Amino acid sequence: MSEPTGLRARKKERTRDAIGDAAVSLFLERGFDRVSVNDIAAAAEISKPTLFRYFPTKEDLVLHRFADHLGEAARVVRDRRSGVKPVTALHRHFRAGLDRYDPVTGLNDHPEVVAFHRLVFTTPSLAARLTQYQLEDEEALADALGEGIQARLRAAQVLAVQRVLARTNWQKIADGRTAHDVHPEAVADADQAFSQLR
Amino acid sequence: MSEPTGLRARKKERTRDAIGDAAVSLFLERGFDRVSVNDIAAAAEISKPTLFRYFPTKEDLVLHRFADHLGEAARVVRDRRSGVKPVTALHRHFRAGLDRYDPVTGLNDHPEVVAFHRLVFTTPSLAARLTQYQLEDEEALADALGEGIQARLRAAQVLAVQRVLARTNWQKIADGRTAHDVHPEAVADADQAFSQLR
DNA sequence: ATTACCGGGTTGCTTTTTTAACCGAGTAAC
DNA sequence: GTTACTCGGTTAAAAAAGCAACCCGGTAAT
Repeated sequence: MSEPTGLRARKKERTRDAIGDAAVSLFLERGFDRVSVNDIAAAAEISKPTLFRYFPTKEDLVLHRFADHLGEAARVVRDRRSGVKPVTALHRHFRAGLDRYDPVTGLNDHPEVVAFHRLVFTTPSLAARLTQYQLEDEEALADALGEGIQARLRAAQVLAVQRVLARTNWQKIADGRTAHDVHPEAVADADQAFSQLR
Repeated sequence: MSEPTGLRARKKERTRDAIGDAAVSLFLERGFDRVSVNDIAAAAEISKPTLFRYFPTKEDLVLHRFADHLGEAARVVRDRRSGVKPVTALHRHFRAGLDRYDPVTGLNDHPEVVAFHRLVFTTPSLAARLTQYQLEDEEALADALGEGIQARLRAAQVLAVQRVLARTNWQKIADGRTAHDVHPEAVADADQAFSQLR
């Protein structure tokens, strides 16, 4: 239905995954700026121009995992069933993310994921680029919420909340606790934060 | 020197192998004419025109393993050290093939290899195409041996000998004996056949 | 100060691959 | 006796990938 998977599309997706995986694994292994794009291209067995056809910048090689969620908040708001308030829809969506330990909620203790988050937050250029993404996400959400300064403000507040919640969760896990252990607190924090948004 | 391994060349080789392997494994599984080229292309995850860019006909999908040895006899003759007679060089080469159980000598009892030979010899269009290859090989060998009818005759006789030896070995193995067990007879047969060529 | 290299990106140009459509022979359905 | 498959094989156009060469800013060596 929604997957008219031709040969071309399949191979492109695989190539993209191969590049992204090779990049992340090299970055985790040696650190962001100890790996050149040439190394990544070689590891993924593609040429440098091809790499940049798939990812606009070196930073995006790390952040595509966030970028793939870009516009998600806006979509959640648009696709909510009638009668459901936007904030409620977003709250439920975030909670569902917590329940399945989605990495974007920060509530995930797989070593790779933890290391990945540390990589992002401790590499200045990555953190910088990440905020760019969040701004785009914010704009999309604002559009979904309506027009004018009101929508903008609410969008900014919602995403700020999500950001704080995710970092809080991640911090607890970085301190050595398990995701399962943190889960109840994470849910409580989310409930509190989202109800204060109303 | 002979391996200017760029990305392009590496991927081409892999694609060729993927097609050949997919084809042979499907043929062994279901029989030559119960497998369409579309099936093979799908299994190898390439398109039909691409398949035919790598292999000119369906038969060649099976016979490329022989085709890869095409011109080998001629090369052996050309590359022999001075003072060595052509027939002697070919004899030694064949014997070396026996010693390492090279599939082209027929002296190999790996199930795949045996099944593969049966496939070739019991499928008329494959057997037919195989003789085409052998004719080409014969011409090349004739050129390496010199000019005129004499060279042609000797080339034909040498290749006929090799063909008979290979089929004899294969037959014994098809009857259930092991390659190791057959080896001494194979060597003896080869010695006798090649000395009669002089 | 110059030179030279290395890093992130880009620009043509060529080669390879996909796609969809087609040909011609065979063959089964009706 | 058409019609409509299927199968081996081909064609033309467009997408994608490779390659080499380049730009630019930084940094090390001389």
